[in-house]
Order: sequence, then C-alpha cells, then structure tokens
Amino acid sequence: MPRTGTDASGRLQRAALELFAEKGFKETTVPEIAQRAGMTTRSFFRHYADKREVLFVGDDEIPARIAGLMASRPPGLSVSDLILWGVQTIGREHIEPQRAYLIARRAIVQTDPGLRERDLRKQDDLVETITHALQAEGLDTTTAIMVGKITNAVSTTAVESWLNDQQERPLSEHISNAHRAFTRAAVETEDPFETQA
Amino acid sequence: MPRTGTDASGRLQRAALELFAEKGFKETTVPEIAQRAGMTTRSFFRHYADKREVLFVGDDEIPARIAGLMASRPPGLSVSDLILWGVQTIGREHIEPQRAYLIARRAIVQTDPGLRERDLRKQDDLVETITHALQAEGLDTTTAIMVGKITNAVSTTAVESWLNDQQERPLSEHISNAHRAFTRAAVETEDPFETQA
DNA sequence: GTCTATATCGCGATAGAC
DNA sequence: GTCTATCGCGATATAGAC
Repeated sequence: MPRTGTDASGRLQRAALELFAEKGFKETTVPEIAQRAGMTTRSFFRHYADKREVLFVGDDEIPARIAGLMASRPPGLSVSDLILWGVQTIGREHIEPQRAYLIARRAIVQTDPGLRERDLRKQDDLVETITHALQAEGLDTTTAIMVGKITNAVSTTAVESWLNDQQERPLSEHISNAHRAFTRAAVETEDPFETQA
Repeated sequence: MPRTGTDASGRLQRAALELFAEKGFKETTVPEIAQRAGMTTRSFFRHYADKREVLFVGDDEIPARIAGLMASRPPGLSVSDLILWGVQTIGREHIEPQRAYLIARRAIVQTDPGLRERDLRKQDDLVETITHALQAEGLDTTTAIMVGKITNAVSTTAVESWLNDQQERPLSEHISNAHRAFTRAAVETEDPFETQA
C-alpha cells in the first residue's frame, strides 16, 4: 500500500474538488491536485484518464443498476409509466442523497465548456445503457432509442429544477413535473401560444 | 491575401477530413493538417478553436435559423405538431442536402470519445437555442426545456436511422417515424413487453 | 510566427501488501 | 516471492501567450 495512506482515488477527488472551487478548474493544474493528495502527477493519471474525469466519479454505479432495474420492474407498466418509475427509482437511490455534492459539482461544470462536454457524454452513456436494456427485452430499435432519450430528458430536466429549487421540495416532485411536461408535449392539442398577450 | 489561395477554412476542413479518414483522428496532428492545407499550425488555430472543431462547421447556421422559424411557423400548431414541423423544416433545409458529408463525419466521430463529446455539446447548444426561443414566446421554463430536448431527441433519432438506411428513404420519412415513436411513448397504455416470448 | 505551459502517456525501477 | 500501486523521467502535441 502507498505510504501516503489509502483511498488514493478518493483523496485525489477531494483535492481536485477543493482546488477547483478555490481557484477554478482551468487554473488548477494536475500536479497541484496530485501534490495536495500526496502523490505524483503520474499517479493521478493512473486513477483518472484525464483532468476532467475526476469530477465524474460515482456515476458508474448507475449503469450497473439500470440492467437490474428492468428485471425488478412492476409488471404491466406502459412505456410512459416505465420511464416515470425508472427515473423515480434511480432518483431515490442515487441522486437524492447527493444534493450537496451535485450542487458543488454543477457550479464547477458550468464554468468550463470541456466539463460540460464530459457531463453530456456521461448522460449519453446512460442513454445508450437504457436503450440496450430495452432492446434486450425485445423493444424495436427506434422505440428503444427514443425511450432512452426521453428518460434522460425527464431525468435531467427534473434534476436541474430540483437543484435550483429554493424550497427544496423532494426530487420525486420535480420528476413528476418533468414527466407531466413530457406527456403534455405529446398529447396537448391546443396552440400553447394562442392565449398569450 | 494568402499566397496559397483563398478559402483557408475550407482547405483546412478538407485536409483534416482526408487525414482523419486516412490515418485516424488521434493519429493526425494539427501541423500535418496545416501543412496539407498549405499553411502554418498557428493559422489552423486562427480558424478553428481546437482540433475537434474543424469537423463541426456549418452547424452554426442552424441556431440562427431557429429564431426565424418561430416567427414563420404555421398558426395554431400544438406543441407536438410544432416539434414535427420544426424538425422537418430544418431537416429539409440543412440536413438532407448533406448526407454524404454527415456519413463521412459520423464515421470519424464514432472513433473518438472526444469528438463524440463535442458532437453532443453542439446538440445541446441547439437545445438551448430552441428552449430560449420558446421561452421568448411565453412558454414556461419546464415545458420549454422539455420541448427543446424532445425536439433534439426526435431529430437525432431520425437522422441516425436515415444515415443508416440502406434504402435511402427520404429524411422526412425517418422524422415522421421518430416523431411517432415519441408520441407512442407518451400515450400507449399497453405493456410493450407483455406479448414477448 | 516563435515560444511555452501543461496535459497526457510510455517505460523501467521500486516498495510495501499478501 | 509475486503483485500491484507508485515513482521518476522523458517525450509529444495541443493550445495559448507574446
């Protein structure tokens, strides 16, 4: 074991988070992060593929969870209800407990275009995971892709409004709202602008 | 005037596209691209912010077009019909004429995670443009965001299946299919898996 | 256009852990 | 004694400063 103690990845992550918050993502160098975590630059890259990756840990559990979700879903759900149930489940288990961290991370991500790109790719990786899970259950390709993307749309819209919510209403409420917005977008037949001033 | 001829950006873009196809994105260096286009490395970065950006030109017209779209839309459209009409219009004007280029680009983008990230950010920039346009017309935030994301989902799903279509059916057909998949995901009440073996 | 910071990665040597 | 994590050195390319 390293003489600097254990949990090298965790120490790197905390050091990075601190430094990014203190002096900004771009202004923080990898050697600085490594030094604060008590190791060398080279070791940083053994734990994280690049400087951005250190901000996106823990998201790896979700893909694994999604496969299992399909197996444990309530029987008889429609596609729309499956989306709602899936997002609520992941939200409860993996997102709701992380509010503080997600707020801190989002503040940093928003300051750097490269971080936004990485964030979007992580989301899209999830979309692909969902799509493949649905295809494995026999859904046709186009439907599976569309449901994957819609699930992500509902999820990200809900999380965004949840993180912004001053009143700190539960995530589940924001998910219901986002899901309702999706449903309405599909079924509402009125011109949404006609009653405008 | 550059002694190497005009259209420096275009020559860089073509040189890059060739080299990426010949030897791969990662294996191609910026100096190589610049040299093939008959200029210096420094000049490359004057035209493109980074090496990836050279693959995403021409997409800049679409955001500008979107603002105008809202003004010229047929009256009385529901949200769902507005999405369909918008994607069909952009598809006809900006996507359909580019099939060959988009196929070539996609082949390269798929080989590199960094390019995929850039691609996703460009898509998300469009989502934000759409969202802002809808908000400017008076739509509430959550609906505007959701419609922006759904529009992107319909568009990307359609383009993807269009680029893969061996029979080369028109893009409009794929857009209709994707839009129908979206609608069904919202309204279908049956368990989509219950008839499976 | 030249010069430079620094992200990123390959390689060989090393040092505790088991 | 392996085995894995770390170290330390060096090389290259992107990207930006002057």
